[in-house]
Amino acid sequence: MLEKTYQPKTIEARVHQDWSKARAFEAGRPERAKAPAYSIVIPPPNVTGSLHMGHALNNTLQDVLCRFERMRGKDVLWQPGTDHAGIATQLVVEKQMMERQEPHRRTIGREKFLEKVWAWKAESGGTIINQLKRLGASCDWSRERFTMDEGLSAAVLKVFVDLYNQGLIYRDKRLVNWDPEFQSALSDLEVDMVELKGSLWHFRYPLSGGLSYRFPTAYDEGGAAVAWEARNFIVVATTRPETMLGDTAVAVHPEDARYQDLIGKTVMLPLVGREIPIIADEYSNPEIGSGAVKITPAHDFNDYQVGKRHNLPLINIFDAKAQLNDNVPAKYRGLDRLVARKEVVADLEAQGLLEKVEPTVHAVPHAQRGNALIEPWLTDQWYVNAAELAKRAIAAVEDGSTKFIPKNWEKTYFEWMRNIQPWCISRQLWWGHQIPAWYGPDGRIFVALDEADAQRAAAQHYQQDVRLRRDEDVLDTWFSSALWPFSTLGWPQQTPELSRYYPTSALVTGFDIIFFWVARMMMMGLHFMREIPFHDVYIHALVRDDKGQKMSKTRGNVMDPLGMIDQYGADALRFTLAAMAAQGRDIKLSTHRVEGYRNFATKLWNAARFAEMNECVRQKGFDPKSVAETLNRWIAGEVERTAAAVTTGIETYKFNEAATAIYEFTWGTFCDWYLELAKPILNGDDEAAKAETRATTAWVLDQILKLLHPFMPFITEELWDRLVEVGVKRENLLCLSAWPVHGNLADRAADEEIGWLVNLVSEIRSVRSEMNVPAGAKTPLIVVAASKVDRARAENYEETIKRLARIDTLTFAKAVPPGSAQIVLGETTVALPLAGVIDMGTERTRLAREIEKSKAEIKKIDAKLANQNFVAKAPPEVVEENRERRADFEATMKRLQAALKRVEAAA
RNA sequence: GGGCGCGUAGCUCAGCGGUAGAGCACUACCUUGACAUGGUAGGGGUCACAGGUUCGAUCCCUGUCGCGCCCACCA
Repeated sequence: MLEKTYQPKTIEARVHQDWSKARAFEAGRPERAKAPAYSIVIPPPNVTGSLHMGHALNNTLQDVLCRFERMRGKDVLWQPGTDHAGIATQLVVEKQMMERQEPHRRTIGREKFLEKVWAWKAESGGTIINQLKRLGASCDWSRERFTMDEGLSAAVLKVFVDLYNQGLIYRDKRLVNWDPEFQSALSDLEVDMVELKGSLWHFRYPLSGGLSYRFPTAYDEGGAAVAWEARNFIVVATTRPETMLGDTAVAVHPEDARYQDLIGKTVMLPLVGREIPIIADEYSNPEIGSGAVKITPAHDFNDYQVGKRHNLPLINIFDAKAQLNDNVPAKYRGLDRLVARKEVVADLEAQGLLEKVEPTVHAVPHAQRGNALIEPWLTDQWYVNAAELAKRAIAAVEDGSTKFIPKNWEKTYFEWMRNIQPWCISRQLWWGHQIPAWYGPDGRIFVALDEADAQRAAAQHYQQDVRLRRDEDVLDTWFSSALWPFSTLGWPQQTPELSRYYPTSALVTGFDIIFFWVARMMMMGLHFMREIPFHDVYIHALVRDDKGQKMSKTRGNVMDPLGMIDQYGADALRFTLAAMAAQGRDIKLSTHRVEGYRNFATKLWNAARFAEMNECVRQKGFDPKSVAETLNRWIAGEVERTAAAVTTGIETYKFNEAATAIYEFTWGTFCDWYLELAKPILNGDDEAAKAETRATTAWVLDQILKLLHPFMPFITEELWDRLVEVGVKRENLLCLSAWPVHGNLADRAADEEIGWLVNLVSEIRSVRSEMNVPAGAKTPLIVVAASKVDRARAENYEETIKRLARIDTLTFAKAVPPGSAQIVLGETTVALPLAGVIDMGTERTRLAREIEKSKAEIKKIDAKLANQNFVAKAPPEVVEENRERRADFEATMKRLQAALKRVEAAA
């Protein structure tokens, strides 16, 4: 016997056991060897992570797809695993060491530090996997991978070596985003621009050799200069004064009239005393500031380009901590750049070279992880020629081999891919895949799978044994993630899994990592596998709080999915996320919604309980096509419609539509109507009808459990297990059972009949309520002027009508008794003889209002039909439909008017 | 500056060329043998605004206003 309320906690634990005992989610089940494969690789969460709402959404959707396809008989592989998350993990472990007052990593050295990280991983790295399991993720846990495990590391090495040998990875000295706190390079994507208030300092750079020129100070309306002053300096502006110590030019626009005479001349760089040229370059914008711009090629990305065009020297003035180095005058050496900034401003001001200071708001680059102020810095780093790899990745989306859903994300993808920059892949960290490059004594690079190979190559090159030094750096974490769809399947080995599950069927991810991850998997997959990594890329929204704010720890608005699971059950949370996952809009999550779907689970539980109490037991070989009762024929048709809607919804990634369809059917159709309509039969003495209805109820419940299972796996699996005859065991777990596919269950006559019944009951209830008939009171019902069909229906469903509409006697009559409330239902008028119980004035207003409603509708339709163009141009079926509707309203109105007359006559 | 998206019931959101929906909230009544985490009934909307296309626009197009996000950024 089912308990009165359902207890997610105990159920979830038990169901988990069943699944894992049966190894239900393992790919390659023998009975599915010939079935089509369906595969998804999980976006590997960081080992440092714990499950947040974004994960919950992401994995719920993947799980819906996987469970759906598994039930459709496919051989499903949902490949799980975690990401080593270089920077994040190293930061976490460093922080822990600091808290424990242990020595800094540089003190204990690389090897000891890495031991600590691995120890940490062993201890805490499993957290998120367990949390995914609690959510119900049906991954093949036996295949769990980690981006730094042996196999994946081998894949990384091979990819690096191959790309190097193909010239697609190279070492280059150029400006990078440098994190001075972490002391590592970052890729463009790992840098966020933060709007900050700052100052714009205007400096005067004196012209060399006592040169002076006329600088316009006033203009007429036509823009011609009318006043000038003599100047022996040129004004430049900057938000970063300290960089002036590394200036190597001042640029003016080639067509800027004000500076024509200065082009080719020089200025004496203050504080430094270096003579630097005034150059003409279109980068300079005459509209901004003075129109002259200082050029610091070693510390600004734009200036770097200018420097290249004009062959300017690059003067690097920072060390790795962004403190000033020996390339600046002695007094600034060793100062942090922000301290130096103040000094430089003060010194220039002292020399009378500070023209003015303006407050300004500007975007300042910050590290995504750690939030350090980023400096462009000139270093040697490793780069991937992304533009080359992007070519095929672009083509594959253009030709539709890989599709984005929703499609508009393709535009974002193209935009970025077509403007892609070299990808800086080296990081000055310890935690990660160390770059397989060795340097000879003369700095020559040997890239090889291992040190022995490098040694051999070096020996051959130098004709003697030499000592090689290995590159200290590790690879960007995303480098290994980019290989995830094939590295997890065993590549570079040609494994059976690789040929069976690659390309994967779908990728489900958030838009925030299209560039970081999706784009790079496309590049690497196409390059190394010669095939797309996935057919569909479903991009889902961000989960925000109920006010639309991005959830973040600093805002304190984080909703913890595990807390929600504890409180409402995993099923409720999953259903909420799926039901809200409409394409193209962020999800504003509120607990009210989760609570509502928890109630839905309870509702289902109680419907099952009702079935159990009424001995609605599944019959082997039950065929929904062969049922005889109208009620049962009707519900079979509804099941078919619902199954089709759920199926289409999931197939087209419209999770919300699928979820809504099963929700409405379960609650609105099955519980509210079918079960209520079935009660008289179940309590009646027509044994054949009773048996059929019991069997049908059991069958419908089974269909609900199946259709709902991808969304609510726990409660459905539990009920599946328990809704059986005592002692009879299901042959299969629900998660491995067959997805409902029906055919030709729709029955128009049944639909009409039940539709009529539902209308009748609803109308009576509505009138009773409006006429203030106490909910507990029973009233007689008189059916007037019934057609033969309606009369038969009323007779057939007498018990049902009595029960659902709270009627005591149901009789037929030729005329409406005076003092009745009247309901017009098609050809039939139904009367509730309530004389003395109800106020006939109220009835009169009610009827009058109903008449007005009909009139208004008729008026609207008449306006349409009177329009020649409508009749001529609208599709015939639309015109016909309107005519029919008009006729219906007309008939109803006439009967309502007759009813009103009767009321008035009686009064 | 470029791009994407959103303005529909009090709130959160679906939807869609022809009759405007859900959940929550609200109001009234109801402990009826599945379920009060429930039932029944009800109130509540110029579908942001202005033009256009169309027989017909909440839906398609253009523009305006408001909001959000992404990319690139002028010193």
